Amino acid sequence: MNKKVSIAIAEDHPYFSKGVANTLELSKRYSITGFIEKAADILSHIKLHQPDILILDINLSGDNTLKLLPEIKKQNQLIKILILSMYLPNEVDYNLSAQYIDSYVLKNSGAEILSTALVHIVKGEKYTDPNVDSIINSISDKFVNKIKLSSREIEILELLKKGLSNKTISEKLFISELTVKTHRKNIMQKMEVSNIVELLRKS
Amino acid sequence: MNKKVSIAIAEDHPYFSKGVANTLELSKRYSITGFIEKAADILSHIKLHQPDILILDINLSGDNTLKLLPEIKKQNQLIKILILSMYLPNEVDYNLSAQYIDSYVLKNSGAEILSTALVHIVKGEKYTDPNVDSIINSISDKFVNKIKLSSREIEILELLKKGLSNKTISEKLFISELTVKTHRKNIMQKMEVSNIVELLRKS
DNA sequence: CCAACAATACCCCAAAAGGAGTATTTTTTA
DNA sequence: TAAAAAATACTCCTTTTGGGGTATTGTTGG
Repeated sequence: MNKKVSIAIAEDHPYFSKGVANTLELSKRYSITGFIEKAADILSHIKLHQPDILILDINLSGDNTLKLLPEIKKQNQLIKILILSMYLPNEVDYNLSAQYIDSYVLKNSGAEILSTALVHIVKGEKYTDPNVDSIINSISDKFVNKIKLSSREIEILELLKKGLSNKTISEKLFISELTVKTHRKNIMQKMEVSNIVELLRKS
Repeated sequence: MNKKVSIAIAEDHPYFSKGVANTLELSKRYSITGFIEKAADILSHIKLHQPDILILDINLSGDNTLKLLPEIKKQNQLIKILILSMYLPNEVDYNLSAQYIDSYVLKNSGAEILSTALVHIVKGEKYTDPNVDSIINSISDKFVNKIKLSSREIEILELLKKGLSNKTISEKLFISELTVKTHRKNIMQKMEVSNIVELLRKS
């Protein structure tokens, strides 16, 4: 008899994690190692319980959990990550995270998709919610593996998102304002936008 | 014996509406007139079933349902509106909607808060999720009834959010670019921001 | 080792945004 | 109907963005 597949659920909406747990328990294949409600608790939970799969909400009480992915994978290289999100991923985040993610499922896609995703993951396959896939492909073919921002560019993008000017950013990073301008220009070119508002809307 | 209080649930996340319905059915005081999954169906449902209370998610498959509030209230002046949202309201939306809303509850506050909110609403009282209240008050005292944008300003704000320039907006509205500039300036003053990015972050 | 990429920094110029006023007309509302 | 609010439009001036280049210095992967 096969061992059950153990799953940790990081999700801070009570109704929701309950719903997910329900879905999982209908099948006898899965066991739940626990519910994680704070981003800060993810790493310790994984260290302690060594789940096979982590079901991860992108926003745990305000924190962007995608940033933790490298650390999580470093902690346990075999763990499978299933992102369960309310929304379509944005281009930058998706590109940065794609290498760490085994599945991306929308919350409003319902239990069937989630079950399907888990079946695929257990087989070692990647699986993307068909709703995500179709929308992403219809919106733009540069999505997934086309936009590649350098780490410096990402850093500057983050500061731009905070509303800082080139000058302020240059002072923060101890580089020339003109350099920031160059980075900004390159970012906007890569993202195919022509002003800061469109940039924000895409990321 | 009192008649049951009828409630319509407009919410497009299956797990969630199920959870809410569960909570409601635990108490015998409530009956559910139905589940609404698309913004377009709200008005017809209300017309047909005349619920006492409408539990409303702000984002129904991408549409901002707050915009429907005036029409909903016009349809049925006595209907009570309970907003059930994933997030804290933003300043502009909250101010514009406050007059129509009887309760604002966060999804991750759980079933108890929702029940409490309903009890208050039935009594004819307004009720705001304590989590919303405390955060709003701690963040800024200009929240709630202080920022008042005129309808023209709101119109322009919406266009700014799309990334349009003053010139493009002026062409769209058949007014002078300089007028748009004035509106933009006034909006930014009222919102207490000094650039477009901050403006987007606040609305 | 060397080609590719990344990070740095500058040139030019035009367009747009931001900040301070003032002023006229229209609409709303007390 | 008189006062207040909203919408319109302008001046002047400074700062910031956006778009086209080029160029030098590192760093890094094949």
